[in-house]
Amino acid sequence: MHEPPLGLMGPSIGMSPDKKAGTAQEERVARGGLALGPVTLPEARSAAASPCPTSLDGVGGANSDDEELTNLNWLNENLLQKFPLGGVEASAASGSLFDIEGESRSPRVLASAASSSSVSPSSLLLGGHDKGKDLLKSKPPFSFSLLIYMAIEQSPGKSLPVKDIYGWIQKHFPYFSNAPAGWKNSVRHNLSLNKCFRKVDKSLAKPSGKGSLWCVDPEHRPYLLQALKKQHFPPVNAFRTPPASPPSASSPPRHLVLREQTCPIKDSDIDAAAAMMLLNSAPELHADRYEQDGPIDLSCRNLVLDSGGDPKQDHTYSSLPSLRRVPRSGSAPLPSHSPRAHRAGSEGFHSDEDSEPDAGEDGAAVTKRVGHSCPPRATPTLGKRVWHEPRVEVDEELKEAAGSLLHLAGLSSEGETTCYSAKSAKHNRK
DNA sequence: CAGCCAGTAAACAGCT
DNA sequence: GAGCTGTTTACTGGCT
Repeated sequence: MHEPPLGLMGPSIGMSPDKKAGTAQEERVARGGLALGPVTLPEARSAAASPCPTSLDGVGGANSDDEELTNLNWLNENLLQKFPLGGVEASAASGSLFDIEGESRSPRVLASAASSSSVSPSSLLLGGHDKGKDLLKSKPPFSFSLLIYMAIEQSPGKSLPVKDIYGWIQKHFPYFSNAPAGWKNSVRHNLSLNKCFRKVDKSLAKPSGKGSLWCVDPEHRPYLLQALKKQHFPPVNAFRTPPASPPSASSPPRHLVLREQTCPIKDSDIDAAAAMMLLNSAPELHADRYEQDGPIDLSCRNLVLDSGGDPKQDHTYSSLPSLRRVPRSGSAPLPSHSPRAHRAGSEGFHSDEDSEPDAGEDGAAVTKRVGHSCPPRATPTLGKRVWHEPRVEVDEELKEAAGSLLHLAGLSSEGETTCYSAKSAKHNRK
């Protein structure tokens, strides 16, 4: 029996099966292999070839090789740099991946800018400059898990104490600066509950002071990455006409609003491309982003959703409801210790199932499996139920995403654009 | 309607 | 003792 993957969060009914106080970490040790207990510093335990794992490493998971890097580098070199995409490039220059304060440019807009020289970036701003200020108060469309992941991954040592995680989030998502303190509780809650995050062995991390360092479990990094990659990034236009008030039961679901946006470019293109932009630029262009000042530039993919409310009044600190749906439609809900998630996880992401033919499997089924992001805690060394890292799949997705970017940029990229096709569309269309 | 998921609040214990 | 950190439980709301 393997330990099934667990959902990212969610209520944990009953004692956490994996993180019982005082035993969870030890249990992790017992898993052996990739399963690390009170983990050592990532640098210490990472493969020698990758002393400082990056997000890109995560694409391939613990077994990542240079292929993904190559792909991403290729993307960066051949597309992003050839086609200055405004936000991306500007952000790179300023050391900011996102810039909430800046004008939001969605990938779609960026693509338009890239493919149309007659369109100046400044004309592509989202709703003018006033919007930009409003965006300061907007909720980032990331789950706390992804925020934490980004914070940790963008830290020099790939590990951060909670306090610095707070700081990073606040720094890059000013929304949280004005938000009630409850979001910190959520962060801690996530750190504790989410298997993707682990405490670094205190002896190696922080001999003195409060708290521990937290790092991303390399075993789960691919899934966090996948969640990030598959995060549904709404088209820019969707936020030009947001409901005046926060989403409510009476207002149409956000995702329905988004779908109404007419654009020849599929949202799936946007999602993949935006994710690629993020993933590609994050670790390499901004290796020390945590040190950077200023908010994250959400521009490259319009990450900021206008909550239309004051954070202090709006206690839903994070993802909008519509984006919550993302995991089910392809993004990776991350493991948690919720028994319910436990059950759900047991349904999903079994490598065996991945390999077994499933005649009735549709896209939803596929994405559902992928969505259950975290692998079972099967230890490869034990070989009982080997978790096949989704490396190949991710690799293909990356290629597709690259093709999508080319597609967005108006390039004809036979192989890639051909590769991008029903699969990614199916993948993203739920 | 049930189930799942993410977010939030709160209680509690341990540590500095 | 205060404050922070980490864990756990419970609940809510949105979505499928």
